[in-house]
Amino acid sequence: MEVARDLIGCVVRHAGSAGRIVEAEAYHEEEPACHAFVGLTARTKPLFGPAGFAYVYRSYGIHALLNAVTSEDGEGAAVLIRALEPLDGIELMRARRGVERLTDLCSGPGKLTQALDIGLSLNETSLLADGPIEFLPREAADAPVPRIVVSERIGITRAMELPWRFSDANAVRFVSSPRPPELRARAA
DNA sequence: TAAACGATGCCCT
DNA sequence: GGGCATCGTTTAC
Repeated sequence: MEVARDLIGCVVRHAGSAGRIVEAEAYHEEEPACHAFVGLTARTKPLFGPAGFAYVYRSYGIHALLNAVTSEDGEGAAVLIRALEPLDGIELMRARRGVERLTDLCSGPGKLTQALDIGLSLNETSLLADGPIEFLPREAADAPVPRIVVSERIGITRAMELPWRFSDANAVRFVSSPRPPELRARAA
């Protein structure tokens, strides 16, 4: 989950569009909200490593969700990318999403995959420069140091008490709903 | 082989 | 702010 914190501020680039990560959640096999909790299956195989690859799966039969695998020593672990601040290829994102508002383009895990045209075919591909999806470290992306807010994860029914959701308090506009309690009521 | 269950987003109030 | 569509994966019979 240190990786989830470090991923805030990184830039994700794919298919002519890019965004800065403003929200991410950590998942680990020892905790029941994680897909890897059930063990090694055809679906969860990518979660068990190696790290640095994508785990893309279908949620609710409709959406593709993007994870960065962070597995070490064969354990199942990953970070769910939940929201981006749009940077490049914004018109491309608008066309793919069918919406205009900047804050509606990538403010959710299913939204950002649609905006960046990330589909299930990219499962198990590399997230380094040699793969189709490219993750740029915060320093390389010359992004400002984010003010990170820690809260409970959302959209799950088990292990909800773990504080493994990380959001950038300086980019609240682009964080998905419901926002962390600490960030409600403010609009910057 | 069948049925239940989501790491969601959209549309309506 | 709340209800609902939708289908692959998992688990049970």
